[in-house]
Amino acid sequence: MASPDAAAVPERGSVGPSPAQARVITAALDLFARHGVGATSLGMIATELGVTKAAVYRQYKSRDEIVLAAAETELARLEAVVAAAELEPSREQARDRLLEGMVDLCVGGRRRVSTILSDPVVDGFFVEHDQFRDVMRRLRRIMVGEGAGPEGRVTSAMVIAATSGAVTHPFVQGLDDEVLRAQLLSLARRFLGLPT
Amino acid sequence: MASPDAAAVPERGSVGPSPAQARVITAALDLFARHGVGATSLGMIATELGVTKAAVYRQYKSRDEIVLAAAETELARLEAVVAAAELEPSREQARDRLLEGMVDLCVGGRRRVSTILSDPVVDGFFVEHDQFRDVMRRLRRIMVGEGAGPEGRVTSAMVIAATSGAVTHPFVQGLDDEVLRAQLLSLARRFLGLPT
DNA sequence: GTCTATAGTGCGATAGAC
DNA sequence: GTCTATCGCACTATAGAC
Repeated sequence: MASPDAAAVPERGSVGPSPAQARVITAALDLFARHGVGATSLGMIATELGVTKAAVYRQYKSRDEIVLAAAETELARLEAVVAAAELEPSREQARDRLLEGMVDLCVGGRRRVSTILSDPVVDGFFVEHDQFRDVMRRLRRIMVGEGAGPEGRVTSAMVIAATSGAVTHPFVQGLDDEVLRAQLLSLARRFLGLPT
Repeated sequence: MASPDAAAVPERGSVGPSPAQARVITAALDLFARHGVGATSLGMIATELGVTKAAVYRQYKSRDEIVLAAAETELARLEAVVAAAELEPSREQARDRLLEGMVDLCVGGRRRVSTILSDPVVDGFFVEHDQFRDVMRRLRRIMVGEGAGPEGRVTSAMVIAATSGAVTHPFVQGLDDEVLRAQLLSLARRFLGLPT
């Protein structure tokens, strides 16, 4: 265990990206959202950061590692939302908190979330990714409960897809962020049969 | 105008892909769904078809044209669904028909629809694409009516995203197609406030 | 409509100096 | 941690024979 004082200095080490890695991830996620995952090269990331490719390779051994780390960063954001929801005293409050967090994530990230979530390569990473499965299981538990069958599975999949996918649709282009947020939240609640 | 008999031979010409082009599009859409749009090269399409790259270039002048033509093919499928719905006598029946067609498209296409729909490059094509805008406008009109404000815009965007995005989610992996189809339809109807 | 061959470019990745 | 320089390869696209 670390000494009490060590908690002040953000303790990472084996887990979590270094500041330099975080800058790579941020640039990567931005480019993914603009060009798609598969169309974003390591050189583009380097240019975005104002450095050369070799400097990027100092942070990650391969392009695939960058894609994985970027996806895991987005997953960590979702995990934080789920974890916060789990701290709520009641199921109802947990569900409310979860929906708010998800909507904020998607509206704030605009294209970021949906691009990551719908990329086939990222999906390949996630299919056997323990943390991803865990977060998704916990998310579904809050959203539709423990013993939900096919209906619960499809319902939760639709809410996730609807929230992340709707924010990129032309229909909502030009809509104020606050309006979009409120509508997404209200409609997601209605979808789950909750009082509005 | 063509002679009456010419109607037997499928008349295309200025519009719609030739049979050879259609094979390219089919291969492209399949590869897009497996690897993503940006990660699919012209060489991969050629290999999938069992020909060389030069043969593919005979059908389309550039890779971008293939992406565009593939996206337009998917759009045409949606347009057919919208057009069929518009022929229904009542608004209620039109909406039912639309939802059924959309669900069938997404379940049948699995990853195809969501990958195309969420790719940033494709989205760039579609933003100023007249037919795309027209189809979307007609779709929304059927789904939420003519004078729907922000709520209608967000609602329709969410239904589209939910339907196309949910079918690729791990939650529904292993679910029977018929069960998935029925659940998607029933839940989309509930989302729109329709009787189930 | 298919092929081979080729041009030119950009890619992922590494070596080694500073 | 950044650079320059480089390797080998795959990519888009074209030319020209069959």
